Amino acid sequence: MVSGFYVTTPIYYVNAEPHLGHAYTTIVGDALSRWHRLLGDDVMYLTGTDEHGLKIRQAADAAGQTPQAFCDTIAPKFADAWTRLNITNDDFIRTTEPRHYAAVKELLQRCYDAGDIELDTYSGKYCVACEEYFTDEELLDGSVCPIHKRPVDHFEEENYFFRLSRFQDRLLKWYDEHPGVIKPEFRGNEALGLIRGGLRDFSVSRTSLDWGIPLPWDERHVAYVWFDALTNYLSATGFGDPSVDYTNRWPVDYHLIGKDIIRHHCVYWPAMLMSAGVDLPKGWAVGGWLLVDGEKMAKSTGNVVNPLDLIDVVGVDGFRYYVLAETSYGSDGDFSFEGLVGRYNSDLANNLGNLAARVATVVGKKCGGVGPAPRSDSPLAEAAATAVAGAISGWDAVAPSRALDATWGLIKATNAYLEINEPWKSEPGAEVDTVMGDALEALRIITILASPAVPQTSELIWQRLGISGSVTDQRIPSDVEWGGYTGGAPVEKGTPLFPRIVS
RNA sequence: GGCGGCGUAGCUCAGUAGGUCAGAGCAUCCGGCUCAUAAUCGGAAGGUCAUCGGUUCGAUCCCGAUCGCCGCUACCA
Repeated sequence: MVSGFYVTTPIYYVNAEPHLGHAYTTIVGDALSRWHRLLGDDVMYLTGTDEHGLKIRQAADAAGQTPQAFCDTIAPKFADAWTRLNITNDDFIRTTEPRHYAAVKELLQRCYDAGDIELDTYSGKYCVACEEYFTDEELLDGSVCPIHKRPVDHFEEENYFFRLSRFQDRLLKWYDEHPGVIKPEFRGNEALGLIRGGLRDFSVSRTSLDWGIPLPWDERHVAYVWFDALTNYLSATGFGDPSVDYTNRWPVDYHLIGKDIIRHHCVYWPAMLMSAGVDLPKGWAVGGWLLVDGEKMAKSTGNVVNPLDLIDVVGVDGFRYYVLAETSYGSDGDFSFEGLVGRYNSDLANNLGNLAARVATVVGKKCGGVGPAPRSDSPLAEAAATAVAGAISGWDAVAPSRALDATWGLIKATNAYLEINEPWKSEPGAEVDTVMGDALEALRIITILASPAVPQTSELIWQRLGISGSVTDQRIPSDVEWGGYTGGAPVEKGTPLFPRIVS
């Protein structure tokens, strides 16, 4: 039986264009999805855009457009960026789509019917110029808008509130019964800390806003951010559509999120689902931030990195490999141009690319250009098994850097194996054939294991090895067992896969 | 203020119910090789595992204190 695997990224707010942070999470999700396809899972990888709210309304007004027209110009920039980064999302959800409206209304109605959404008064300090509420901490001297430097007004607004406060015990009990659902573990502890610290009801609607989804029972209000944004994960499963069984996909296997949105995804969201009688997610994988030269990327510091600029330097696979291998998912990573080029040269050009080149050359010179079969008892077989095991456990833990490190271990072992045997010194014959057959088999396994990170290059190596089919048709573990390569096909050298970058 | 985390080779980081646990990669140096994208292979060097105490036969790993750094502290995706 084929098992399903459903993974999501946060939906990205369309008030800015795609940047490195978006790309980071999206690449991790893509690599994870590709890995699970290799495992034979029926994968659904979802990403999308968040298009409602005041800031979009304001940005649209400033651009002299309707909000919908404004979103229609930005959302494709995300979709296009993911295409260029070779992201294989199976769906792209936009919160302005009818299916999303249906899902949000369904979820809201369920929580309302359960008695967990009630009308109440939201009061707060409000800056008329910003059209925004502020907390005391955000204000200067407790009463002055930090942006406009003018006193704020005390405003009250009727809002519907979600009674999050009722869910503290239920959430704690659920997390207690489901250890390890949040990875890495220390992020799970942070979520528990947030819950233990006490939960306050939060408002789920606004009357002061019109760019949003109307509440099904009271159209004067539109849904405020949480019920709108978080629900996207259900929308894409068909939740809210009576003709579809959304449980074919739900519950989700992993929500990939940033550490800054733990509260919303690991506290609000499960409580909302509990209230609505919807199963809770099977897992969350929390990532850190990708800092830029040690600092948080921000417009104000002028260090916003556009990922699409980088692929001109190191290629799509070079960029993908870098963000996956260089950072330990869960902790903050540090992006630097030097690091990018360093990783590219050492791991891709010198190791993977060079190995493929030297193997192809020796096969050409000593084996007549046709790949010989490996031996079953090769010393490399054990290294291969170690790499496979390491890759499996790494991806299973949503730790791409560990999975890739294990994979690169086999590259290193193969290079060492060639040095020991020095096939280039021998005359053509059985001895050389054996060595090169082993190297080709190792390269075949490496190519499969590396393919979630460097899909384009993997496919190219696959073709040059002369193996039929495609890398994406391979299955783990059956196709990464030693001996799968039978030889007999021409091996093509081709141009360097990753030309060294000399600065 | 409260809660939590971090501080291990030049750099990025692993690590341990406390006893070959002092590790990896990159960078550096020496040597080999020359099939390969001046790539690769072997070796060396490099750390009192932040500081000071305590527990213990024994602590990088446990406890306390100190110094330094960083998150979160509730309606912003």
